[in-house]
Amino acid sequence: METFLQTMGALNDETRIKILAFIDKHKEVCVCDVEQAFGMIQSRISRHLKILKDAGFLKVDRRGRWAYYAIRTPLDEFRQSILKEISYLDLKTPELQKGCTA
Amino acid sequence: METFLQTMGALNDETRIKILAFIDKHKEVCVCDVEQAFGMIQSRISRHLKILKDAGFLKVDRRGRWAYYAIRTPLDEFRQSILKEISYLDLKTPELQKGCTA
DNA sequence: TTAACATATCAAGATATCTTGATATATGTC
DNA sequence: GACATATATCAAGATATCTTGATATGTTAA
Repeated sequence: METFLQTMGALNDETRIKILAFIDKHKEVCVCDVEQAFGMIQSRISRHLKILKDAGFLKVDRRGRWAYYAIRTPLDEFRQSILKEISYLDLKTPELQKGCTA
Repeated sequence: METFLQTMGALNDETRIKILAFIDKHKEVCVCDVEQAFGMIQSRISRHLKILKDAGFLKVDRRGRWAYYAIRTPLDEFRQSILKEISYLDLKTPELQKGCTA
């Protein structure tokens, strides 16, 4: 129950759903990519990414000073079905601009 | 997006998940059945049932002074997969006692 | 029509979540 | 080492949701 509730809680926010769709589309992005694309401040993005990670949707890979987020693999069937449902929403996700110093 | 968010919002509550599992198991129950089984006051149960109905999980059938709630049919694939996931949680649902005057 | 029951809705306080701005940590560069 | 960049975390106010108790609506029975 705890896990299920956490999963639902993670999805109960418009920004997080858009971030999920964005990462699903671009495969791997760092925090500042999301920050730039969505025009939101860093702490806000960082928090949402953490919630999505803790809910089992994302994994992080820290390389250098960057933290790269991607869809967790393997992803269980239920979360896959949720991502599929989100893809059906056909959201207009913002452009990826690689805004970090890189 | 609006609909998806509403669906997630409906599932982001422990009581509602248990009520969903309860109705899924007993097929059709009236408000006072849920009230008695869960030991919660009427207004609280009524509110949760409305949220689950508005989110597309339940249907109501008013007969006499009772309102009978059941899983909506037909239920789309996504909501079906959610019900399946909830069934996997193997929740201990309370007994149905037919507490109303009936 | 009066009374009792079943349900829905509303207002208000309690609780949780979200956003922002400030600060902490960690890495890389000069 | 000193500084800049990338990210994480925290505190506080803003916002949303949940719970309760009171009240409204609708149905049945006396």
